Amino acid sequence: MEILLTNTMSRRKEVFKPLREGEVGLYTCGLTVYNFAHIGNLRAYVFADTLKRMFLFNGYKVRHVMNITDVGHLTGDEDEGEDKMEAGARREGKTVWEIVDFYTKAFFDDLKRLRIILPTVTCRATRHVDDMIEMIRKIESNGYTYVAGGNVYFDTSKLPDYGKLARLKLDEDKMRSRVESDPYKRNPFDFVLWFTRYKYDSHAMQWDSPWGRGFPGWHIECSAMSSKYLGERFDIHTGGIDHIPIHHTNEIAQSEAAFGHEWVNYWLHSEFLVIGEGEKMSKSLGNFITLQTLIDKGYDPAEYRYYLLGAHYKKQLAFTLEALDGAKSAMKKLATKIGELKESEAPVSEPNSLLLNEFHEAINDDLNTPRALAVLWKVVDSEDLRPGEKLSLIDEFDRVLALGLSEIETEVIPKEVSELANQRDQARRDKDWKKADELRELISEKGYEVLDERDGYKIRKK
RNA sequence: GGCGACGUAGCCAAGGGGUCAAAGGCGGAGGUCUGCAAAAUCUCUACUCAAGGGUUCAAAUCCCUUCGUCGCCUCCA
Repeated sequence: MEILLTNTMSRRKEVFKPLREGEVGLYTCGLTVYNFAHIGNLRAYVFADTLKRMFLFNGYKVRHVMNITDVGHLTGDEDEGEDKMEAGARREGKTVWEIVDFYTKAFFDDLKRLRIILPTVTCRATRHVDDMIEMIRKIESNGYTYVAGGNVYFDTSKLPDYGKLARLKLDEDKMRSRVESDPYKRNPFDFVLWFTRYKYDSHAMQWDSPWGRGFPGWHIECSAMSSKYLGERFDIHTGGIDHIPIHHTNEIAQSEAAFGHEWVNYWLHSEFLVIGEGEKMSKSLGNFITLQTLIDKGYDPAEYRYYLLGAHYKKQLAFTLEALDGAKSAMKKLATKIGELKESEAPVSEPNSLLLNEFHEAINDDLNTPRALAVLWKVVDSEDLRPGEKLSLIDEFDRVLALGLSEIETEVIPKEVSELANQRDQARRDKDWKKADELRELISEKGYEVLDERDGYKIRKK
């Protein structure tokens, strides 16, 4: 079955064609680890994970590389601007390296809690400085750089199609009026490949290079590491939509200048999660919610994942607790129904091909997860399918959705609870309603609820 | 100032020239069931897709205008 993906380069859905039959090389722009990931960040990784799972579902072998940015990004505030790592370190009284380790671990914990399959290769920028230097040398020897005021700059004027991803219009300088221009730049779009001149004396992260002691520019890590692990040309590069005009534009410029040919075949970008009055959730704005915040409020990470899958990745999603509550209710209902299915029958070996196909088409159509969820509900509520048939379909769907549907088990009720329930059942037979209600209350205190049925009852964890 | 996206039921959200009297979820209403409660189940919940024009045999879907919301142009998912 065809796979359609919206390529930012063409702004269209394109039929996916891999460089190598049956294989996908996938690069995901990872996190800058100077603070916790917020749920907006996490959306990008759930998206990348869904993408990867879709390929696995289609039988592809996926080589997935993700970077961890642990160096070199400056805060935006000009007056107090400092390296984000350094700022984090000062804030918490730790070294930059401790900050990096701590938040990298926290990030991976979040990924795991969301059932995100970890990348084949995770690479840290600071461990690949040599690769970056090597790449800058290549760019330099190809004639795309100049040195000014101590820094090595990329000369965007040498690249005729600079800005093609973002469709930047380069003729008007005033377009960049908001940006404090660096007097050493020849062109406002030029960017630094290697810094030896920096504003902050105490910069802890420094390396020797052919251009002097310093640290790499903001974009080179992704170019250097992706080519190291995926080759100088690969299939897919993902990231947040904010990366299009600067980060990815510059990655493309560097890479194509270094390699002398096109670099990435498909660019996929996920839209933002916005908060409140449609305000962007951002670490620098300080209005962020972490996964842990949600867990503390009583939500399960799977519920957040369900919530995300309910919207297409290319659409802005306005986060509200009300909407998340909707996802929570839906997940609870799914868990109940699936638990009941498992009580009655085991999955059958061959899932219904018609419905499987419907699901398959939805996810292959540019990851239409909302439609995929609709198919899931269609299956769950179907009157024509046997429980085992439903379960086998659900197991298949969950390979992509990763909501933990396959792991739902029939509940084991503690003996004391089931004994109380038995007593209550007897009281009901005796029409001793008072005693029955008291017992229900007692069971409820132990965290279970009794649901009376036609001939019997059911106990369920609350 | 420049670039881009979006505006579909109470809420979240698919669809993106005819198969749409517009998926799905949440919520709500009513029925069945029932000692009570809950659960389950059934039915209902947009004659309409921000507004106004236009193109077309045909528009929620294309074009234009207006209004509104948001994002990017600075590190950012």
